[in-house]
Amino acid sequence: MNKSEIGKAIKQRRKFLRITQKELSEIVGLGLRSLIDMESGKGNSSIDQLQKVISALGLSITVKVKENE
Amino acid sequence: MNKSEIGKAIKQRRKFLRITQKELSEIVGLGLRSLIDMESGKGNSSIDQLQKVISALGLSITVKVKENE
DNA sequence: ATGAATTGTGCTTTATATTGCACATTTACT
DNA sequence: AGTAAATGTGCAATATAAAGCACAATTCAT
Repeated sequence: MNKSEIGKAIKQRRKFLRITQKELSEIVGLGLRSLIDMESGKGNSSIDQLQKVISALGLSITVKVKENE
Repeated sequence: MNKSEIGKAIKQRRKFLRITQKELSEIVGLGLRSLIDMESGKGNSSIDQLQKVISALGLSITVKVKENE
């Protein structure tokens, strides 16, 4: 998954949980602006930021050896 | 996986491929210092940095709904 | 259709990552 | 053990992300 796809996964999950960006940004303690950029794949957020959002949404991040496609 | 575990995965993979940190940093176009911090889980690198390293090592990053543990 | 909430953008300031350097420590080879 | 390569750390300069603001655009309910 690339940055943009990660953003989409976050957005999708957030919507599934029926949380607004503003709510999530407050829960996570992250600027609304940064969250918007993260979801749209525009910014270049830090791992810490990403982790906060991901864990708040009940998601997890995994690094593994790439499968052959 | 948290930041530190991701770093370990990177380090493990790099060693498996018998590449030095310096070599990898040059391949990826990333400062040696940053790579060291990334592997040891000390820094707080950006997604772009992380992605570069990960893809150079034939790894991939995935975000998915967290399993029940 | 319209009004309100939500999402998104340009700009600026502030906070923080990135980098290189010089040196310390650890690892690996003979 | 001795030496060279590899890995790691403190510090300073530079590059870039984070945040808030004001406003625009879109989405959503009534």
